[in-house]
Amino acid sequence: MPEPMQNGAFPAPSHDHDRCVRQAVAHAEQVCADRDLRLTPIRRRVLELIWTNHQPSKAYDLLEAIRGEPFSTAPPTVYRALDFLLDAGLIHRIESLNAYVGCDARHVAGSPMFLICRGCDRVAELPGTGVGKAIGRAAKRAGFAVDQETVEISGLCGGCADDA
Amino acid sequence: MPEPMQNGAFPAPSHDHDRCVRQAVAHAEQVCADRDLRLTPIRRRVLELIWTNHQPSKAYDLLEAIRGEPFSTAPPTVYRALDFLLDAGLIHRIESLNAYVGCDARHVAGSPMFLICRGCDRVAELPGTGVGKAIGRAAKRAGFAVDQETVEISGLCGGCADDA
DNA sequence: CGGCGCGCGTTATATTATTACATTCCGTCC
DNA sequence: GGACGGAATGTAATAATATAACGCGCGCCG
Ligand SMILES: [Zn+2]
Ligand SMILES: [Zn+2]
Ligand SMILES: [Zn+2]
Ligand SMILES: [Zn+2]
Repeated sequence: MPEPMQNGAFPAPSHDHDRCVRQAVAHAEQVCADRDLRLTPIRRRVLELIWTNHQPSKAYDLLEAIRGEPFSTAPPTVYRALDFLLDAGLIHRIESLNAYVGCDARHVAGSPMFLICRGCDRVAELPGTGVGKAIGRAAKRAGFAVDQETVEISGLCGGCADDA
Repeated sequence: MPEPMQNGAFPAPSHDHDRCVRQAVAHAEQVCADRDLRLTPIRRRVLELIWTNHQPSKAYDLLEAIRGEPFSTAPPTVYRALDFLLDAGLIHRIESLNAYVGCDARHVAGSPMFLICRGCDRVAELPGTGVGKAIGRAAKRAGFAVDQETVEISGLCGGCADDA
């Protein structure tokens, strides 16, 4: 029988990843249509490249990846696409890695939290609900008004722990 | 009457900051003595510079600050001192700012969380206890073994909210 | 003394990101 | 259709952050 998804966080090695990509692009189309944003060829391509796998992509690797394609390969090209995708909520920046991952919308509403596996370098996005509440309480006690939460957890995913 | 500390998180503008610095340096001496680490002149100086205020310091600003002092002003000088201080747990790196703040040990044991005010640019370090528990629960559900937690919250501190 | 490890100096380079300005593309209005 | 204006892209240069590689000097220990 097929391997189950590992609790829905890190996808099993055998999962249908093309489906992840198709879904991500379809979702992006939808979002852009709804909000009157333009998913131009560069932007779509960068999104696809980011979704090549579940590992965070570095800006200059993306730049390298579009060599030979009919786009400029100067840094602003990719940084502009990244800015657009970030603004549109289609990707996230992982601050502790200076890298970018596709948003899989598991956080639904509210801030996401990220699990970063140092074994396989994959990142899983989780709803940060419980964590967000705890943050809210701590912030309130300190008289602090929260704008944005950055929660990035490093460790070992289930698969990599089994390997060890 | 003197202004009270704002809930112990962000120090009041009028607080005795020299005391913060003295305490931080004294604590560093203690830690290094206990653990047989060497708080060399450069390392001590960088720590002092970081404690100049409660705002995060950028590596190259520290480098600039030691111009005229009898230290090399090449990047490795300051990065090496930062690495040492990070390893010793005397400072923290704020990933979302590429900057460094003194550890005020409010987190006691366990991972700290940081409140970053976009008004005054100060950073407060809080015990991440409740947040850490919530993270632990979410991670466990996802079959993920936590190594390191990065929790950085942007927003407005009490003082800056009052000004607005 | 001789070797060893650590801290530091020095030079060069890698990596990540932005500024500034020119050009092109596209929808809107006349 | 043609003029306009704003958004998107191209291009060149540079800024900001961080690391690699190598050598020297000094204290420690055998
Ligand atoms: Zn997938
Ligand atoms: Zn893994
Ligand atoms: Zn202070
Ligand atoms: Zn403030």
